Amino acid sequence: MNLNYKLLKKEKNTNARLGEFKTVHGIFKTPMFMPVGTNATVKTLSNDELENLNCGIILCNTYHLWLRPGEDVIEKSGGIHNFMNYKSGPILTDSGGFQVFSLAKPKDISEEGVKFKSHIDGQNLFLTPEKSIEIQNKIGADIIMSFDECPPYPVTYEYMKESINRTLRWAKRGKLAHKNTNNQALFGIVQGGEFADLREYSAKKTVELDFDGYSIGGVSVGENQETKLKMIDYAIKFLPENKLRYLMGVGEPIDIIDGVIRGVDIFDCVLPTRLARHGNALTSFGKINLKNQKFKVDFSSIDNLCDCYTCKNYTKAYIRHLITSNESLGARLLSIHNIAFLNNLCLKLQEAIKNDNILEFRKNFLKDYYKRGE
RNA sequence: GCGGAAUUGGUGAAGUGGUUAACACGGCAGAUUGUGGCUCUGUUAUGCGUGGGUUCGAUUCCCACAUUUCGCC
Repeated sequence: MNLNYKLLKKEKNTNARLGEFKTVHGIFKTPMFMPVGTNATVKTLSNDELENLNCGIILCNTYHLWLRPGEDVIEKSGGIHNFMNYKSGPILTDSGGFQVFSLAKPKDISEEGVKFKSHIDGQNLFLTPEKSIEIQNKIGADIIMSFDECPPYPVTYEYMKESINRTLRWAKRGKLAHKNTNNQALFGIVQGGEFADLREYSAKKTVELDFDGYSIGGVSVGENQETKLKMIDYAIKFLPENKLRYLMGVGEPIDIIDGVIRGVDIFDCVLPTRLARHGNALTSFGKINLKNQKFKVDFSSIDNLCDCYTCKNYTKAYIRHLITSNESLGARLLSIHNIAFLNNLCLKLQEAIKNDNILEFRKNFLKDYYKRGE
């Protein structure tokens, strides 16, 4: 067995951990945030821009690439890195499991797999654990994910139990189907909603199947903050220390901090890029909406504590103008800043772990972040 | 100079003799967490050119004026 993850240090007062993950396309340090590049592009950004942001790893989506351009096209091009000409770091593909949550109806989920209607042309599609892994093998990302069901919230205990058992069977099938075991790590996914015993059961059984890393799914699907943190706690204590832990779909700064404190290593989220396209910026002093009139003649940078390309070169007033004029450069500059913001947050968390002062960091961060009363 | 038509919010415009003047854009604000969707939600004219009149009541009918516009001399 080939261990990709190396635990470098544990923080003294919490479960936070510093580590690194090795792939054939490079090593990234954790905790780390992954920007989402659904369609083999982090929306609006060029590879140069991604490289300058020092993204440890980015995420692409199996479902979308399966539909367009098709996994065979990507395989023929020499794999996702070649296809994108993205050489600066590792890539992870999501399995398409989340689309069960967002596109399919409960009645379309069977033991065999999930029936989808293509969002592009409405045609009927069928995705199975084997098919998902086969597509991911062809796409060729460094980390690939088991095909799971991410049930909506809330759902009954009975349904969740049925769902996690099915997800476990799918995980087993997917693992058997996985061919590129030498250069593609395969991760298992823990579900179980807000039910402590189901999270424990799902975690233990998934770990028994022995994956290269583990992720916690089914979080940030509409539950409150307290429940969200419990979901993490319930699952994470049953995950082995020598494997990477990935909290799926989480990207609010506070959630990243609280996840890291609980022992999470990596996160992914559309938040920074979606917020950017909608004209919002994450700053040290809270989230701001650049469309607000108060920025019309504000010639300062988005965040005076940020040294990203956008903050070094552009003013709020100009970016506001771009956003209100629907110019794509606005979304691009804000995407650069928002990703830089989360990446910097992760670097600061890494420092805090080294210095054993992560709780103090959290306190100071929140004091500034909520100062503006957003 | 004569005759006709028009005049509704920032814009384009619906509309009715009777409580809250449609809709769209724009403006203002909010949402956004394993991305279908630069998307979604809320809000935005105490007033319908001005002054009179008719009427229980007029943005809606009548008159005058102003402005715009079309045609004719």
